[in-house]
This record gives sequence, C-alpha cells and structure tokens, in this order.
Amino acid sequence: MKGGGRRRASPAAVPEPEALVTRVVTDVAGVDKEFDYLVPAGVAAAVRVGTQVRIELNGRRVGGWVVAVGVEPPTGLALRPLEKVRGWGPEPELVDLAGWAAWRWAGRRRTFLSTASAPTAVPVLPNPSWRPPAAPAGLGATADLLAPFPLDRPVTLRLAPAADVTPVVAELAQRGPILVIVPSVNRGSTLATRLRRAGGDVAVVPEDWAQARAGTAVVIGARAAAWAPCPGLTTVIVVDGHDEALGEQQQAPTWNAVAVAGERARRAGVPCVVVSPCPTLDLLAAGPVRLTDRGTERQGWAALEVVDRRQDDPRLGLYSDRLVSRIRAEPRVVCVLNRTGRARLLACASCGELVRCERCGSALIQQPEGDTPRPLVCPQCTLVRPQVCAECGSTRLRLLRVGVTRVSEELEALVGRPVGEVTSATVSWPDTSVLVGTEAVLHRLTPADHFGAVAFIDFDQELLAPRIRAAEEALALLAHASRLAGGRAGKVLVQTRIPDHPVLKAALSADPGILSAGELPIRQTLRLPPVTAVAVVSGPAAAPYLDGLAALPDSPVEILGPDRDRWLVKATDAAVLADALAAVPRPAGRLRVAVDPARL
DNA sequence: CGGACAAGCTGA
DNA sequence: CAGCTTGTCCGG
Repeated sequence: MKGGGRRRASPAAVPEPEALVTRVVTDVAGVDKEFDYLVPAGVAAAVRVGTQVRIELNGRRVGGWVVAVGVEPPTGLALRPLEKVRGWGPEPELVDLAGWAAWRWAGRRRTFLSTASAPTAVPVLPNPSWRPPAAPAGLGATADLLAPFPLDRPVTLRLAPAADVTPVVAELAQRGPILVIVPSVNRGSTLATRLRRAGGDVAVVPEDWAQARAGTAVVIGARAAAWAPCPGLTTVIVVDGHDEALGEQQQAPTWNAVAVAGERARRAGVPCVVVSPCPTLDLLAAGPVRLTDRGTERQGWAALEVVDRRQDDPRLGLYSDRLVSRIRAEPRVVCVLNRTGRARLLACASCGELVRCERCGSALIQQPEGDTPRPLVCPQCTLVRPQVCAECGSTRLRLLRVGVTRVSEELEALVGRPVGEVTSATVSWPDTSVLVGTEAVLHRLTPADHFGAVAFIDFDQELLAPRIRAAEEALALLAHASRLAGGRAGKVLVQTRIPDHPVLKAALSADPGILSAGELPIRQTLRLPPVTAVAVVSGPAAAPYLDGLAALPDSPVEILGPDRDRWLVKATDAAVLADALAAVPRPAGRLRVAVDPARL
C-alpha cells in the first residue's frame, strides 16, 4: 500500500500521483481488455484482487472484477473513479487461475471469473465455521489408498461403483478445509447431507457461496465448484472423475473441472484426489492410479448379463425373450433407452424414403401425445405435418428407431405391469415398479429408490456413438447402473450385437483396466487425446485465424480440414496447443475454439 | 457489447 | 446532399 499520508482525493479527473488505482476486467462480452480506475478513499479497504465492482465504461454502467490494486496507469489518461463496490469476489489465487484457464482453453478470463463468483452480490461475509465431520470409524480396504499424495499431479483412487466415498471425504477433511467437486447437484446434496450428519460444517455452492468465501470445513458443488472459494484449502477431491458432466461440452470455452482442480491444487501445493470406478485415459495420463484389492472391487460392481442379439430376427424389435422374462422376474427394474418420444426415425413403407422435414431436412418424429394418427413434428424447426410420405403420398410409415414413450407402451403390454416414463424433461414420475427412461433416469434415481436391476435396451447405441470417448462413457453408464442397483447384489442387463466389446468384458470382470488397455492403442493410432491435444475451430472468422496458426514459426500445430466449415488443430500436448492458439491474434468476427471437445 | 463516427449507397 | 445503411474502432 502506498501513500500512507495521502492527501484527500480531489474530484478532479487528473489523478494525483499518490491516488490508488485498480485494474478491472469488465463483465462485458466482447470487451476483452483491462481498464484502470481510481479507488475512492472511502472504499479502499474493500477493494482487493477479486472484488466485484461497478464501473462506468463508455457512458454505461457495467460490472467487473478487480485484477490488480495499486497499479501505475498509463500516463495522459483521465481516470474515472469506481462507481461502486458490489461485494466479495473470487480469491486472488482464483483470479490467477482464471488467467491460466483462459490460456488452457483459448477462452476469456471473464467466463471463468464469472463462474468463480457468487450468484448474487455478497457485501458482507458471515462468520467462518471450521468444524470438520467426525472421522470415520474405519476405512477398511481404502485406508492404504490414503498414503501421502504427490503434490504436483492428481492421484486417482479406483473405487468400485457402489463404494461409499463419504468415509474417504470425511477422513481427508480431518487435515483442514477441503473442496469436493461432484458431477451432479444430486450427488452433491447426498454427500453434503451425510457429512452434515457427521457434524461437519458444509457449504454447498453456489447457494452457500458466501459461507464458503468466509471459510468452512467442506465446500461441495458440481462442475463450477472447481472455482468455488475455499480459504485454507488442504485437499481438492473430485468424485467420479470420469464423468463427462465435469466438462463443459456445450459452449466454448470447453473447460474441464478435473483439469482445473488439478492445476488449482498444484498451485496451492495441496493434493488433488480423484475418485472413479472407471478411470479414463485422461485420468491415467494425468497421474497415478491406486487400486483396492480385486475382491473388494468386485463387490461394488453389479452382476452383468449380456444378451447377445446377433442371432435374433431383426423384426423381433427391441425386446428379446430374455429381456422380457428378466423384467417379469425382477421386483423393480429401470430400463434405459437414449431416445425420447415415440419414433425417432421413420421411413415410408412403400417407397423407403426417410421421413424428413421439407424445410430443414432433419428427421421428423411422431408427436408423443394426442389422437391417432399422430402428426409428424420437426424437432429442429417445429414444422408439423400429417403422417404422409412427402415423396409418394403413402400414409404407411415404418418405424426405424423407437423412442422411450413407445417403449413404455410396448413394455407395459409385454410385461403386464404398469410402466412409468422418465426423461430429462420429466418433473415427477409414477411410483411404478418398472421405469423406462433416457440416460437421465440414471441421474434422477438414487440407490435409495431400490431399483435392483437396470436394463439397457439398445446398448450398441452407446458403444457405437460418434464420440471420441464413447467406449469410456459406455463403461461409465454400466458403473452408474451398478451403483444404482446396489453393487454385487444388483443386476445389470444389456442387449447388444457386440457381446465381445471390451466395455462389456471390463464390466463382466469388474476390471476397468481391460477397457483402458484396449483404448490406448486406438488413441495412439488415431493420434487422439490424451496422446495428442486437439481443438475444433469454426465460425466466420475461422479462416484468417487458421492462416495465422499455419504461419507460426516451427509449425507447432497440424491443421486438418475444413470439414463442414470446421477445422481440426492438433498438437503434441495441451501446452503446445494452448501456446499456439494464444500466439495468433483473434480476427474480428465470430470465432469458436473448442479445445478437447467430446466429438470432432 | 454498444455508441460514435466515417465511408459508402440511393434517390429526388 | 440529406438520409440511411454498413463497417470499424474504442472504452480507463
């Protein structure tokens, strides 16, 4: 702090040499620049790195974050004062981490600062609450896994799907404040409840952001919690580190909570502990994996039954005899099919033409409700047309791919019991002993719902999905189902025409290592992550940007494409890729850079 | 992002 | 040449 005996700040625009000046990153899309402002004497104590402020920029009031205090502004500028101090913001270390993430995923700092901030203004902090949960009575087979951790890279603990992570988290909380990142809000509230029951002070973010910022024993939250405040942090824990929900896949920047957690822990000099029943190649590449004994691991995976459908007549449809008899035999079953609605793909029974939207070309689906014949609707542009073929006018249409609604109707008839339906859009579902749902059903239910069996109706859809990590995600589904079904006592059934797939072998023997051993050579051959680092570049401004990348000295990146106006940029590792992407100035216009996306 | 301002197009 | 559109620049 300079100018202890500072004179009163004059209202004049020309700063006095000793006036306190801050540097601010604005919360305005498109303004990726820092601006300097004077700190009014009355609020100087509240202004630190991370503080959220309001400033006047070009005649309008906008939000921003203080990223430096006591800077030397460029000469000859008439500085404005800060309009207002909005309240507490991210810790200074997280402001730095936002800069790292902006580099790592070719994004903007404000995206990450915004994620690291409270949902509503926090003018004052509550009192800290440091009470940890009671230490677990015994850790059993997991005790050895908690041997001293390296501080420079994450460690993955391979715990079976049905294993409870609460004792591990409680044990680590004995060392001081911990940050726990989980893949879903549901998972977070379950864990929070258990830790609170054990007497721990727990802040669940984003709701309890202010308490987390003030200081508490355990901070828990979903993906964005990788950016939650946690004063005195001693360990970062990621639960289900394989889960794709830990990565932002929809919009750029496509950051990943496991990578943020790892870097955050490394910078703080504390361990990053990742727990996963099925560590991905990305996790294996990031750091060592610690295993329990095989017997313990087996106990946490459900018995898997593979129904080989290669010999079945395709006209038999989605339901093998074995599937139907198993569902009849089980007291409570969940069936999973990753498609909503009645019919996801229709063809004309006379001319064979696919039923597509005449306006936008996407496949029309059958309206899920209403009178028969059900009209056809376009999921893309909401065009509606009666059930006729646009080519030949025939009204006879054939179902090529069936959706969840249709399946629940058909199963009800086949099994002779009422069937409920759960999709991501479902608010509440009936208390039936058979449920049919999209993958969302696995996220909505918990082991406490006592569904002892999970059946995947069309598992090949998962195994063959056009995503880089499709196989790993398929194994993750089986792990999730195993947890829901209650481990060894539960049952998981899959219908498939690829019964020898490594995913199924791995789940059958409760050994996820079988899948990684098979996947790594594929990634090596195709030169895909984690062997390389890739980015997909698209948008109107992509072409000049790629010209810039191609012109970089020593060609650090390989450029492939364009394929449908998208280019693929490959480098030997994430740092080389990030350096290259940052070295080229972004041309004006819209440009999307997705680093390490789910699909290419 | 959104305002300011400059350069380009149009029509009477 | 007013009146309007389109493009580029800039903000402390």
